[in-house]
Amino acid sequence: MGVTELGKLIPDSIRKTVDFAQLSNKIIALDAYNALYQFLASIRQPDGTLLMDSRGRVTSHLSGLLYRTINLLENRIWPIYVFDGKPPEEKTLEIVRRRRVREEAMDKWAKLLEEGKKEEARKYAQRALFLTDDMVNDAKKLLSLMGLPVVQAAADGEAQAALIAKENKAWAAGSQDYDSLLFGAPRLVRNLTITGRRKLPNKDEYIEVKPEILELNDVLKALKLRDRTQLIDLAILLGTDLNPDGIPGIGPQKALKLIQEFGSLEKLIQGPLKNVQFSMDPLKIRDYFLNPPYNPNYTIEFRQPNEKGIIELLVYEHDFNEDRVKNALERLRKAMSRRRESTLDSFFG
DNA sequence: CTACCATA
DNA sequence: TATGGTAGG
Repeated sequence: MGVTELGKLIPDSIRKTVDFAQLSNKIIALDAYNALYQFLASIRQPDGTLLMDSRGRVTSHLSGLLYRTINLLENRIWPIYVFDGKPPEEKTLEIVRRRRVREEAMDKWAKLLEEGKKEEARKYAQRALFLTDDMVNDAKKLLSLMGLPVVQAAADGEAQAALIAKENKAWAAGSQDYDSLLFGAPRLVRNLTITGRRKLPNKDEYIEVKPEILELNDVLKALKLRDRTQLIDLAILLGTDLNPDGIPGIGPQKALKLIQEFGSLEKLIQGPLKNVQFSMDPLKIRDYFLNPPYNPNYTIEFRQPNEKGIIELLVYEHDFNEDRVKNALERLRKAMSRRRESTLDSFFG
């Protein structure tokens, strides 16, 4: 999702790879849906089946959330999870399109499973991602019980996270997507995982993956763009959630050249793109990225975890193994008790 | 994705 | 102690 094409234009030279230690004492506003979808894509059995409790309710996302978050906290990285609100009306088309893609993937998955083609089935299972209200509510509940701030976005979680970072309430926005840069996050952290090793899709090869920091200013400079508006205009040519297809026949290099030469969408619409049909008024899309819905009513508070509540939720309600959870709680308690000493320097660096 | 255990 | 394979729910 998001503006994946934009990534192809961002050179490695401005991607600062770091260790977890270098993110120590930083607050990061994480796109919760982005994380949850990642967990749903990867925490599966070899045939693609998700982890579920005895009542058939999905738990993969809770497992991922629990362990990854504890790893962050043990490295004194302080996450704020930002959840999507109501999607803007303009996104309806894209939501419908994604539902269709998911349903097709589901069918394909079931078919391949019947044929006994496990590995191939898994690929389609990973595209058949869906988050139900129950799953989202469980995730929010778990995070709250862990003592972590949960922020409800007005609409786009990425937008809310970007603005939290822009206001210096967080040091960076965290997501795999690049949208938060369009929404004005001064800094984006990607690959916020612990493992370091990641399997290459469709191959039995592994590559090293480290957290990666991108500065908005570096991106603008590297692409020779004047300001964020030009970056947004570029993204619109490539395709965003509001115009998923971008402009047929215009790839990353050509789009960049057009923005550099003509300076703005307005000029392009009057000039070389005169006859292009946009699925939605591109200037409206731009305005959405410049002025997204935002919820100013949120608090950022880190508290000691409610251990009984977590056991109630994970062990009694969702059939997690009690020893494993208690082990995790031990780590969580220690990590959270170190919060006070690093409160004051969190906004700087 | 990550924890955990088997193996060297 | 480090790595690889696999279960987790």
